[in-house]
Amino acid sequence: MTDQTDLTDRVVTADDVATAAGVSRWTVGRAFRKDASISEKSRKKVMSAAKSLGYLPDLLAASLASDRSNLVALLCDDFDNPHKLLVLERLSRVFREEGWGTLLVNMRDASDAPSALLAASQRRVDAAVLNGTWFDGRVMRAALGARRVRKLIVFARTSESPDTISICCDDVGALREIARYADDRGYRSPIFVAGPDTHSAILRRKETFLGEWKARHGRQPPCIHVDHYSIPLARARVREALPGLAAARRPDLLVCENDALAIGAMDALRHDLGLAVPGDVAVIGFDDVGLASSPAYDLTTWRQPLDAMAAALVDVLRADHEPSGEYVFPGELVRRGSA
Amino acid sequence: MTDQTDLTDRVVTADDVATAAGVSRWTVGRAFRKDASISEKSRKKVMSAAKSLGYLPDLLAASLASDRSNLVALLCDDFDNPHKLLVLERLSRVFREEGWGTLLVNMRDASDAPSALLAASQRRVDAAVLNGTWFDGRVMRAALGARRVRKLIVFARTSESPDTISICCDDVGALREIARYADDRGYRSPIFVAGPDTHSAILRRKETFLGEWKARHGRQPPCIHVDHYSIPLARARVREALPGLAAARRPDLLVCENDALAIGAMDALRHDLGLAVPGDVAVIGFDDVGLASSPAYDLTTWRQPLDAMAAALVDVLRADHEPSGEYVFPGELVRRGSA
DNA sequence: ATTTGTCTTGCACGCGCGTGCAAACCGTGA
DNA sequence: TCACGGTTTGCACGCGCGTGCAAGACAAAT
Repeated sequence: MTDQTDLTDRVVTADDVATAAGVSRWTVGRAFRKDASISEKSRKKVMSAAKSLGYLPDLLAASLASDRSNLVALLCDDFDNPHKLLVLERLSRVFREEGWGTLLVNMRDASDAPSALLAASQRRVDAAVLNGTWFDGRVMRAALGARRVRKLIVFARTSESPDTISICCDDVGALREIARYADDRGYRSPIFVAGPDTHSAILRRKETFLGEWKARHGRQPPCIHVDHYSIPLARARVREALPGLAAARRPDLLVCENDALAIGAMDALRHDLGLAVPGDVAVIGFDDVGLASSPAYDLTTWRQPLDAMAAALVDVLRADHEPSGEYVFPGELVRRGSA
Repeated sequence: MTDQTDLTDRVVTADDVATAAGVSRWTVGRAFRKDASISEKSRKKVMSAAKSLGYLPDLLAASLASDRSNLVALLCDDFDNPHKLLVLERLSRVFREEGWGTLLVNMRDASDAPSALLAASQRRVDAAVLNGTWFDGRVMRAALGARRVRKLIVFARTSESPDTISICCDDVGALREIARYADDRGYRSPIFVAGPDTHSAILRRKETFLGEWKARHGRQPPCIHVDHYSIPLARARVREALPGLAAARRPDLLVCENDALAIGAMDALRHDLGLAVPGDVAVIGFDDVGLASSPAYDLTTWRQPLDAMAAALVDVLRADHEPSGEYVFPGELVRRGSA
């Protein structure tokens, strides 16, 4: 700040460190690359010179030169869902631990996804991780056109495109077990509360539950559809939908595609419809967001194996070939008071 | 994918577009810069060639050449707080609208902040926005050493360093009004629930409320301190703290530094201590997170003017000089059922 | 036809660093 | 002493684009 305002406020570069340490610029670079072949002596020289000058390598220039940016784009939508915070925290943390920067791209809606991906590709991200409701692997690939994102990974969602990597929870196993649990606990007239119908592959939770229940009881439960994974929206939809259905037969259980829907449903049941949870209607969610364990909701739900999923993501990102296919991890039922 | 594997999978560069359009590389660049002087005719030629080739400028190279990365680092901690999701969504959205990329840097804790800032500086971010509990402008500046981040902005927090820009809510005005409201509503023995004592400037909410109450009633209300802005932690602390205080005189109101604390406090009151809210004890929060409007909490709180704050942030980031000082915006009391 | 002013285009140079190779170095054994 | 293998260092070149300026194009004015 109070330095002389001569050329001193130029940013320190590898050349400066090189002259200070009495080596070449390239030796400075090697000192900062852990795999490089460099003698212990000169690495020490370089490092002490770098420290005294306050030098750190410029990752922008490094990216340009090496064609590897060490940047991962994280494309997100659905910020109403509290589960998103868990994912953002976890992924940004493990990325940083691995030395990758996180480029957060906010996708407003479905139509925005391709443009979001292009925005990421312009920064030469090494990989793009899609964590959102609205996307379609094929559309994404098409949008890329001549540009390239080395890896395209769908996180916490399945993807129907075979050339896209997907890391997700075993929805099928989870909803089979939820159906079994509901059956065992004696519930007989469930309703499934589903999120937006985006693409076929996303419907696995709904289809699995409906199919499993039908296999057990010969009839398929009804559904309530909510346009976004939003707590207030789910509340409104359940408030509207339930009285109509209740005329025929009131449900004794709402199985919800995720916790955001479940929490909204509970709000509607208790505060709009005057029903007790779980006394009149039980509720099961999916995700195990922080709120699910709060006493106000005490939600029985499915815990996504975020640890395992994040670890798998790191493995996929580290691999230098492009792996493909689906990486599926089991979760576990968290039994609480709501069902 | 099924293309011939000749040199075709090289990424399209401005030179390719230039030869395709029959102009020079620099004209291509100009076509993509909106302020550039270029004839409408050649811009059209360039754009159609670019479109057919799938060309988009490489922002990495542009950053290196222009010394402007159009990247904003967003340094965050405190991911337990649901308010963080609002901020992340809003900032990443407006940044994208302005053409800036968002580099999300997850700060694990206070000691991690300087290193997080350095990580950002290595990518030549044009600005770093600090949105967290744990930081100290002076420490940050010191950590930077010879490196430079052009702008250092503290968002939704005050900063004691005079050379740091701060964009925040008018905490003083807010807590004065909250105190007045509490007084008017007839509450007489409030307790203030405070977050971690990091730096003096952060304590404004607490100090303002305590001071204002003392001015009105001659005595300073007691405090409960919580180490993180976390709902379960706040619940645990209130559960422990309240019975002890209640022996002397049970509070009739908990004024909480933010909604995370308020929600945790309500959980403790209702579910651990068997007290009714607001019947036995009222609760006031701060932030107006989504949950505050849920019927389960129905929390009276202070709405931070996120629109205005985000707009101010954009203005500050757009300015080519380095503005400084504090940009303070009023919020508004949201009256709900909890107090 | 010439000049003048304005708009448009082309270009040398550099941003800071990595790649791949060649040169220099070092120690060892013959 | 010399040759030889392995290790360490230096360097030409390029990554893709922006900056600043000079040259060119063009129209209006003389």
